[in-house]
Amino acid sequence: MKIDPNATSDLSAQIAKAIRDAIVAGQLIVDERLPSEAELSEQFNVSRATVREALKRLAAQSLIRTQRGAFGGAFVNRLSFEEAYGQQITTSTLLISMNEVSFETACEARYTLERACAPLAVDRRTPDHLATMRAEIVRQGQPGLSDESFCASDVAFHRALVDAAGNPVLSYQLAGAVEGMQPLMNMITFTARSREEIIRLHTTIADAIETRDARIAESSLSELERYTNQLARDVFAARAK
Amino acid sequence: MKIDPNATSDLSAQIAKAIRDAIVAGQLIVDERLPSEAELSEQFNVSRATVREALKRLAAQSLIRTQRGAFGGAFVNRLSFEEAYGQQITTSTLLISMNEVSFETACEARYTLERACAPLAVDRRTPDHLATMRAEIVRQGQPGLSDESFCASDVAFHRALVDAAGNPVLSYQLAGAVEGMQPLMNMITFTARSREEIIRLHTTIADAIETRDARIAESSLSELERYTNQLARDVFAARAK
DNA sequence: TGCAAAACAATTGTCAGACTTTTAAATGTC
DNA sequence: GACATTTAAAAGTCTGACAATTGTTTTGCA
Repeated sequence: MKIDPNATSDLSAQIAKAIRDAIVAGQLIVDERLPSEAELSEQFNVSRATVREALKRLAAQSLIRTQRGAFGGAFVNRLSFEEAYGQQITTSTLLISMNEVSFETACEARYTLERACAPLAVDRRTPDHLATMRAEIVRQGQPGLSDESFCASDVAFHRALVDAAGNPVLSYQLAGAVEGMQPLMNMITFTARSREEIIRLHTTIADAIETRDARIAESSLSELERYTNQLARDVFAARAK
Repeated sequence: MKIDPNATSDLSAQIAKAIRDAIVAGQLIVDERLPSEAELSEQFNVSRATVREALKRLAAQSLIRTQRGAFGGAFVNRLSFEEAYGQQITTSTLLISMNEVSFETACEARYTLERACAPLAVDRRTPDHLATMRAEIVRQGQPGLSDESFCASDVAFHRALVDAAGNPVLSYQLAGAVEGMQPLMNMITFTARSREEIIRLHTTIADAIETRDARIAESSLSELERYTNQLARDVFAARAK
């Protein structure tokens, strides 16, 4: 691992890159301990503060974890699905909120991906997945539920649908698409009438997953996409006045 | 923005979280300048070094950028699709390589998502997308192409297919699924015979996209998935001996 | 006056060294 | 052998300094 002292970028960024590359290339394996900060500062010929900044960069990406005390240090972290979900969601949320992505575009991405899960979910759903979906539907029907809680339950329902596909890589990829939409969804006011319609469609979807009818699951998802878009258009139109 | 001095985690992590939350919540908007490091260290009542570590964490997630000199400082960064792609790919690649994800699982996720793009791609593909796909097919047929270059071209072909769907959010989500597979794909040795078959399927896919036949595009992608899995199984079987 | 060069000021980047806190291992004691 | 104490290694934090960078302002000269 070497750094270029003539490069324009910060030393800490260069050091972080060198270590990151070593991890990605497999030269540093999971749970392997990196040299101590003092040793690294000698190796790279920089101060300890600079090394620390580099390590914080890597920690922010969950590439390493640090432990204090004797025999502590920085260790290559096994990137768990949970951590990866979290990063995906943060990134997706920011990407959508900062780039004037239209509601329709984000919605299309989300439902396109969800429909793709339907055939797998139909095959592999467990009673657990079905129970989660049913429970969220019940919650959505509770009177007095705030719009925000309704959205959160909606997300939970759709995540259960995605998880039912039984493919963790797929679940990871879709976490961003489903959860990243939430801020946009939160802009919608869900009336009693619209909740009723959404619950109806959720029920149709859950039924289709239960009876293993992928065709109906997909078409219901399409209908839900259309309906969600309609609601959003109404909100924006009302707000424009 | 406040931090809890009694919390167990590092101060720099807490400060980073406080600022990150403010950005996600929209309290700090794009291109807004954060207080200088000196000011932040006063606000949070910590040393400048600690503030700097917090800022490096945020920089690692592309949430801020820093500029030196007078009127420089840390600015809230507009997360571009390009940057988000890059992060997605790094995370996906590591997730797959560190978690003993089977070839089949990763492959299934990838092709499931790609098939989902087919109907949109059929509608919206431009001559540009078609040209890219054709060009990559030609490259794949070139004799003397290394396995690695073949894989890279394969990725380029599939990215063109995804981009043809004309939904940047979708492209972003799929970047990880397509590129994250590459290390696994690189483990396969592509014989002349298998290349020929892959090129045949790629051609069928490109034709289907051109003639706007979503059904054939999807079924060809399924066939490609099966074939890729077969190749992987053969490799692993041969290696086991 | 007009303009180029120089000085200035604000800010991040880097360094050196000290001290604090945490933690596991080694050692000692009963 | 079990438990308390000591020790050493490491990350975490702080302080103060200086270097490098970069707009702005001032100065000096034609």
